Amino acid sequence: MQNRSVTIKDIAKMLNISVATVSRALRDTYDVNAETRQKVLDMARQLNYKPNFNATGLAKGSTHNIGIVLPFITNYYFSTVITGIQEIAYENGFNITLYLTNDSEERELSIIENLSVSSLDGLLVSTSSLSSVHFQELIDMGIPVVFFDRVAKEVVTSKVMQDDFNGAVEATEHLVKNGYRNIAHITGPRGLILTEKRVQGYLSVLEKYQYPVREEWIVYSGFSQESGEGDVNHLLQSADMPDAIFASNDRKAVGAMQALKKRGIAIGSEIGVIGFTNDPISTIISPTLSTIAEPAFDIGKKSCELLLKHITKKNFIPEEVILPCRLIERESTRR
Amino acid sequence: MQNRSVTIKDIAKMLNISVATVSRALRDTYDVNAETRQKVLDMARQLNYKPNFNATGLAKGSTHNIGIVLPFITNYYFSTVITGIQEIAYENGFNITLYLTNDSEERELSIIENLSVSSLDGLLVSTSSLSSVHFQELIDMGIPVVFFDRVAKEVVTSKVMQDDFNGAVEATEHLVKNGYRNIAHITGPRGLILTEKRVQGYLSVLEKYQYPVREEWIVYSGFSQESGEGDVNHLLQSADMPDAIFASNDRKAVGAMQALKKRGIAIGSEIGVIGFTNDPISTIISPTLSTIAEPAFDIGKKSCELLLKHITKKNFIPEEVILPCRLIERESTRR
DNA sequence: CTCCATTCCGGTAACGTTCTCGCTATTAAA
DNA sequence: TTTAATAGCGAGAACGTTACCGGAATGGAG
Repeated sequence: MQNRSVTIKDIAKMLNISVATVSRALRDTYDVNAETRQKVLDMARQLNYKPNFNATGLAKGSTHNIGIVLPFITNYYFSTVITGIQEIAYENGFNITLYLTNDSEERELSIIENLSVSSLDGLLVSTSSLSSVHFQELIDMGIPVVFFDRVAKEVVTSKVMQDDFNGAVEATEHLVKNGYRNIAHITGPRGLILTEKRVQGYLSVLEKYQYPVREEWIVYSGFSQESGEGDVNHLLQSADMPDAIFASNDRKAVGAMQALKKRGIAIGSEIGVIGFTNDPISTIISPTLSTIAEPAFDIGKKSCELLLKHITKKNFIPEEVILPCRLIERESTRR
Repeated sequence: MQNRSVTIKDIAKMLNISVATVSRALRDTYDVNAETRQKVLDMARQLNYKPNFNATGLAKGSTHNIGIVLPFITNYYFSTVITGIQEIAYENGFNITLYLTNDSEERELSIIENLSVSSLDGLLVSTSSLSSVHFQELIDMGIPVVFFDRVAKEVVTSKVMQDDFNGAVEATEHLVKNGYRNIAHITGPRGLILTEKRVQGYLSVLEKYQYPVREEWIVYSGFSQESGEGDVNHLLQSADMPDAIFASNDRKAVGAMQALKKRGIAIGSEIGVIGFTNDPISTIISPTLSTIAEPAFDIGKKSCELLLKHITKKNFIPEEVILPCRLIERESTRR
């Protein structure tokens, strides 16, 4: 093993001073002469010294590491959130380690079970499970957790999400204003706050305009394109067809559009479609897809900022941040 | 600080045995009685013991951590590769920490400079810079590096990539067989192996069929949708227009298609378009996009497997793995 | 000239784990 | 029965860093 890297001992030996002084010099300037501090820094650079995070972690009880737990990264929303997280983490000298649950409750549990809590300063999570005791346990053990997007209701900690309720209101109201009257909503699984809020927003608009509300026009399923297709096929079997579809997700909306196209139904003129996310595909598909833009990047940044506050200030009071969405009108809702 | 977590000392104290025995019992079964081993495991579970990776890392000189360095994750290819990496890492009890370079050479350098090499067992990288001395330094320091996709020519280590040459051959030949004769190629930046190989594959087919080769029909630029649009606008200014476009990337192909649509040029019948990647958008855009499917997930898995071999076997002989691509015919190349 | 406060530095014990070595039983061989 | 081998365990150092505390040197006030 020739790859023994240089340590503060080496620096100390070189300068004939103690490791304690070197350690102080490298961090804060407390109790150390400006001149010796400079000598230490110079020598550190010269020897190409890199701090050993394991040792620091052991001694200080804190690492430069935060974990991200989320369902997957192969979609626009999550990959953009991560990019935002990474931006803030990088600026503050934190590393991020990634845990993918594949949207499986089991796997999420197993990940949390086997987490080396001692090598993590905090956790950013978008959960895939309805229960949240495993996260509560983490918090009780003293490691801060911040939720984003798919948040856990019961846990008291900081949470960051888009304004799902008002986003849904805007989407539905946009359909109303464009002359659609029989509006269906295809959405994610029950139990998710995100799902509930969007349904509430949708219903509130129907109520406001005294438009028809039908049980069978609210379809709960997954977030994938396939489920969007399935949902529409299901909807079109009902006796009275809706003339507009609000999908809780652009991928679902795309699936819906594909299903409509297959049946020769004209999107826009016959049935309006609006999505949620502002995934780039919404500008690529034809007709282009109206949608509610989510501030994914900012959600990532904000989540990370909050987590860092939890980490640095021991008794930081949890904040729930709701970032606004924005309606983007395109062709799919034009009559 | 009430969050002192349980250590092997606690287990040892509970069972009235030494920490050394506990340590051995928790790992291999070497030098420890089956019965005591069981008692230790039971007690560990009962106390909810989680190993401290920092301590392990310090003592063993190895962490359970591998780093991934890549340009970004907000596209289908890279996010899928990461998912593959993560799969293998998870199976083997490794964590992955993510470093995004934003496709900036500067940032990549800064990341490598500040890397805490001691907290990393190995590195998986898709580089954004033409030079590669910084990676060579890492390898010299004894930390294994495996390249994927955007590999560094000069560094001797394991590399995993798709078969860019033959993929390009298949794409070009597919255009030839569908009756296109004047075939242009819009591709990524010069200097990338991946770019070079695809150009070579493209040229080899033109040569084979003795089809026209024009300097101005090979356009080097970026990988984005915008650059695809720009490339086509540039191409259409040339005196003799091509009747087919081979794009080195689906996003570029989409940009190209958008540009063609804007000019009212019929895709397929007038100008054929084929991409590379098999991004899901290729089935969503209309007409659907023919493309060369890359084995992104398998590239991730294979890269990680190789890295783990480098990590465990000190003198593992580097392997260069080339995974096959696959032609997918869709509407954009149908006359 | 004495005394005290301040500045700066060093020694040393932690942090949680693994590793090396040596010791004690126990078993097998003679 | 004696001896050698082996299985199982413990003591203590080490990994690189930080935290705590004590002490030497310096300067200024009296």
